[in-house]
Amino acid sequence: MRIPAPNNTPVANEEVLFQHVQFKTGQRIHTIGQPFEMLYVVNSGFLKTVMIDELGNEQVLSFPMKSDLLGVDGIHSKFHTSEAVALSDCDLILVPFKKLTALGKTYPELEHAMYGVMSRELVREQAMICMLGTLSAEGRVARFLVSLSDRFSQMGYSHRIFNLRMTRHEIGSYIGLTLETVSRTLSALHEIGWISVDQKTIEIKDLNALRNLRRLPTAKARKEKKTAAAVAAAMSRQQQNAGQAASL
Amino acid sequence: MRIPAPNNTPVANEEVLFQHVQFKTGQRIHTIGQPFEMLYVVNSGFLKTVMIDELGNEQVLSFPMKSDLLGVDGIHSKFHTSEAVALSDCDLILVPFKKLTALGKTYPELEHAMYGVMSRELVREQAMICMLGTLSAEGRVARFLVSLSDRFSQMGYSHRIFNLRMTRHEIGSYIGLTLETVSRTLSALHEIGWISVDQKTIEIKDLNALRNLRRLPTAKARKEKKTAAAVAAAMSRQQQNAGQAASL
DNA sequence: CGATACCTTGATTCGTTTCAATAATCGTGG
DNA sequence: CCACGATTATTGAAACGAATCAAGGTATCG
Repeated sequence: MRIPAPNNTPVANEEVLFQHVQFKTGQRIHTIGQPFEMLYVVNSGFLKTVMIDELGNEQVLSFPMKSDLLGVDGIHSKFHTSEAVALSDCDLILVPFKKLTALGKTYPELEHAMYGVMSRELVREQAMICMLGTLSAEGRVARFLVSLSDRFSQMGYSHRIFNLRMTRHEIGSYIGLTLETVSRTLSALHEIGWISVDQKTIEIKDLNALRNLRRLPTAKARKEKKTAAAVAAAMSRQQQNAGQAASL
Repeated sequence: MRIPAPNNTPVANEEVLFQHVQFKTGQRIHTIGQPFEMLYVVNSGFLKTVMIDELGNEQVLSFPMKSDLLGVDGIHSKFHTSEAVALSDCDLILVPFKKLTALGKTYPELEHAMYGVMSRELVREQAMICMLGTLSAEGRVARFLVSLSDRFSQMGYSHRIFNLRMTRHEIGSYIGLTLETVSRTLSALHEIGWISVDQKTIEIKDLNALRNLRRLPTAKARKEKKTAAAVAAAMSRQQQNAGQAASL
């Protein structure tokens, strides 16, 4: 859940108004069942949010990073229904919800921004539901990579090369696959030359191909063609008349 | 997205403040790309909301009914990203967003209620993501039925017997399955006696079993045991130490 | 440096989709 | 009112994709 970078809003001096807190890798920002009091804006670092189902299985819901908003799930019931964990050392801005709503009265733009942020998160989750409901394993992994690329790019980092801060298991949980399938799919995308994978380092080589990906040729079909390059060429031909993919 | 029934809020006379509109079965309330101006509260009737992906496939996102809120997806980008279709004749309350935010300033409770509603919808969608990421076909269908049962019950209707207003295809789209799998799963649940299915009429016979369902015995295993009753008994034994299932 | 967590890859199994054929239901107009 | 076509639902058989089981390899952290 991204919020606008501090700009010309009436509360641009939020660094003064709101306290910061640091969390170390592995620390929990809030836990399931904990009373809701604060929202948190990520100032730096990487996190995950997870739900725990009846059997104790973790399900990853999001990977918040700089300028994303945390803790909104607690507004409704006054208790958090998910937990947030730091995947790296983090610096978070504390936003007491009471204070926020109070400020909203004097600064209508702030209130409006909150509606916007929550609405956007709703739309993002809808896209997620759509993906989980319709896409194959390859499509999910591809969209996940594209989404990361877009977000890193928005943060001013390279959209071509980046490090995954999460494990294959966490990725799989996020996009509804097993860690083995994630690993295999990354290898397949590597094999056809759309990305390059070295452990947690990802290099995107053909972002458009990833954006438009619906289904990959089978491993058997790939072996029949001799070179990865030939397959890649065939794929891009096949995809020329595919519409612009919706962003994750 | 349910909103509180009109009670002692300062805007309890919403019937006066806000206009009603009727929609006939099949009519669209709003379409994708349409400029956002209004929210809609369902006063009566049943609807579906859908996204259309790049290839023109419909994906069902929700089945709003009485007291649910429609159109929130448009707040963020000022355009609707989904469309809402009436599955039966409907009566909707029009809520111009401008008017709502204006009223929010004089009635802080209203503004707070909006945050609550949006937060709840966020949590609901998270549960949906969790379901799509982890549950088998049987689990999904079971949760879908439980969810409908709960909602009908909240609306004062029977939680035991109700009519599905949507097709198997729409159900499948909603929970990420093909219509054939939905049909087969309903038949299987019927066979073991947890529900009774006759076309669109569903009778829930064992709500708790449905709530706790994770996986059904295979059709082969079911045939080995002679009677459906024996299987049902085995299943409930197997489920006695399952925790309370989270509601959809 | 050793222990542990994480990743890759292969073989096999299992569940869901796909394809296909039949049946039931609904709405509509003769 | 019934016949008609169209939509919706059921069921079976086969194909496919992802999960599971299993083993070996590689990074990471104390």
